[in-house]
Amino acid sequence: MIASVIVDIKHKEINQVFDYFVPDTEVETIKRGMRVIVPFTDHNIERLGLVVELKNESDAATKTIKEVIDLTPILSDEFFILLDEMLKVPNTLIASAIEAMIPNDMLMYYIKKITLLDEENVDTELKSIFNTKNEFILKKKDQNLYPKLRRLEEKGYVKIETILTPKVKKEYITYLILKNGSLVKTDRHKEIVSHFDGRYKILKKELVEIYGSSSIKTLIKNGCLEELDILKRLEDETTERLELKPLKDKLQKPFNEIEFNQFNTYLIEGMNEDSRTFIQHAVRKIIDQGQQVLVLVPEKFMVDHYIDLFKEGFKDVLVVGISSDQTYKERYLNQESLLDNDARIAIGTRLSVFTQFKNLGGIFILFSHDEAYYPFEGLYYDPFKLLTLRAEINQIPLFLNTHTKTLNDFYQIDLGNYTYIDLKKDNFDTKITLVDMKEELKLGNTKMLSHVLREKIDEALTLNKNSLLVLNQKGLSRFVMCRSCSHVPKDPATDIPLNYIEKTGMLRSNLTKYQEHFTKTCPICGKDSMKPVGAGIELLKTYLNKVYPNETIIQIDKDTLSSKETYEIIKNTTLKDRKIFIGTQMALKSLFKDKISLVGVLLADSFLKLPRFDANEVGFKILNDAKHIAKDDLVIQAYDSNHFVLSALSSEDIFYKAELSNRKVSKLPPFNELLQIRISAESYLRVHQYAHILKNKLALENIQVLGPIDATPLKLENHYRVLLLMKYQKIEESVKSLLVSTKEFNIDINKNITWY
DNA sequence: AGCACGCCGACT
DNA sequence: GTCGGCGTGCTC
Repeated sequence: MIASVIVDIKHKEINQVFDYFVPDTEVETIKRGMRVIVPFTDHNIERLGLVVELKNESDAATKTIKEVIDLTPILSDEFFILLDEMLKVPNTLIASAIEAMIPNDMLMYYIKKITLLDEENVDTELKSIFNTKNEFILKKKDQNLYPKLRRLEEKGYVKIETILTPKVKKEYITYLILKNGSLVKTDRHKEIVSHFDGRYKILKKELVEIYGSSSIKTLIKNGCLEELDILKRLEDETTERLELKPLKDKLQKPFNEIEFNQFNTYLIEGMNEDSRTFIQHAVRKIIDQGQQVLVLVPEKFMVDHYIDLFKEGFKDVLVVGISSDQTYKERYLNQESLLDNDARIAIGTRLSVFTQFKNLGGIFILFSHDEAYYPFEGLYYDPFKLLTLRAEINQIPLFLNTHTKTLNDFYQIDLGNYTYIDLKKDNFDTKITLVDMKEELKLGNTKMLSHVLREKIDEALTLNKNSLLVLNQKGLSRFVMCRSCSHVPKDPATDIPLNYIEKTGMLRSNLTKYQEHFTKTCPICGKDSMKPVGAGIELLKTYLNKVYPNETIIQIDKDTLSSKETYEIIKNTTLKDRKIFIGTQMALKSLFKDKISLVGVLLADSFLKLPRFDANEVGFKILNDAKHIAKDDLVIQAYDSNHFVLSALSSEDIFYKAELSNRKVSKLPPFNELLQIRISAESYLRVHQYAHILKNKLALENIQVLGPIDATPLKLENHYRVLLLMKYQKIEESVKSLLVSTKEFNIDINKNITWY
């Protein structure tokens, strides 16, 4: 029997299966999804592998599996379907995809242990690194010693071993059980035995504390007591069951129509009291069926908040969080309790799409419009696709909850793929004010805050209420805009704002070859008022400190605060809080709901004119985030105050329809998928030639390709780089094979379309 | 020659 | 990720 194995080496040259003979003793027991240890390379180094297929014949197999680690598969069929989905993205490293799916206590790492055999022939300096047992564990910082040690090994002076170690040390709690009480002789021992008083087991720690370790040791030795190791588990702190607020009459009907035991996607639009009760009832129903619930939130800092919230509403069940902030051990404990069905609610960020459950009964994605669900670096996967697959496989409902549906949501509802549950509030009482900054300029106000916003902030302060001022993230790709007529130079072919490259003083398109020189003079109104956009949050802080020297000003962004700190700030914020918050769009992430009186969006243009194909939708989402959390007032300051998206805030359907038809014409998502390809090589000419060849080959596969264009920067680490943009419905294997690196040309791919 | 370093190709 | 094999360049 042959096993096809993926080895845990994340490298494009090893991105394939390797066939091994299955030892006769394991033929009956080995299954797909089990971990194995296999010999690898000439030296037969031991590596951890995962069995992905079992078959009867192979031309390639030459070596035999050394050891099968697991008794049962650690990845079920469900996860192999997810794996297939992840591998649809070209050049995805199989080992990385598997690593993301495997519970982290099943992962291993490798250490090198060096033993000193011959002290005579090793110089004193080197000798000093060994401990008293003449052993030494090679650390990252000691890598430079390795070649020397290898030479010493050849001569037989030292021994080098590579040891596979689990990443998580499982923790056991030791209990003592009374084996044979009649064996005791001394009074003290009798006392210990009587301490059991009918109980089956007692914590060893407890007994040692009272009677000391030596007498306990003796009792174990003469067979009176016996040790019992039990895997440490999460403490179950659950109490009585709380009755939920009853569903309002108008929520009854949509609730009753939910099919809890089959797959369907429900889009709940509206994040308010109604949607909260609705979701709580759905969660309750799933728990009462004896099943488990997975809840996804977009940001790490939200995990704790929702754990608290769910713990409050469901006091009778165990709620666990899944976050990369947790230690391996914490995650392991949570995972174990989910596998035992002890924990019923799991709350996590996108990495929790791979969490294993005993009996998953429903998936909830909160703030489902949020961009943060998509990985922007490292391994790419689409959490929505993966969770849809999981829901389908398990025949359970998938709930999306958002305050504003996305373009894709709108499209899917239209296609009939989503069941739409409208819980939006009809009476919306936040006052929205649009400020035309061109007018402010005419009035001689060159400051960051308009008159209107200043007044609103003052008003909030006198009422002891808080405000939040939002600016776009610093360092994001910048564009230029005329301060007097709000003209933005755009790529004539794609209508996407041109990037301002400060170094060269050029304006460049992201997607096509187009570029032009930056000039201060506006081609439309002729005034010398063209300026790069992208003022910093620091500038705003300095300015506010000057204007409001006696007020508390708090900065909220990912760079300055950890997720715990962010959560603490949000938790302790109340509407009646005389404070001014400033932050990036991060601060608009909606946990601030009902906690902020006034939201001011400064330079909304920078949110609306991002150099991306979905700039309008991203801008629309951000403004809706702001609308969602602003309790009393929302002030939007923009130079281009007639921007399509600004008007869309009050006429959403028009926005969806117009934007969707644009996307259809331009063959953009949700009608097509996009993929950026970056080709790099030492020769500029060759890399361009190759890009054209690749483009033609892809055209033969019926894939539309835009480009090539030069990447920014064009030359990096002695390699010239160009970009292609692919529009496609589906990627066949033949296409994937075109997108692999060769000796001369390196190919990277990006599903997020963020390269320029 | 001996050693240090860096690059390349292969791995079932 | 890790090895050997190779080339290069430095030093005794």
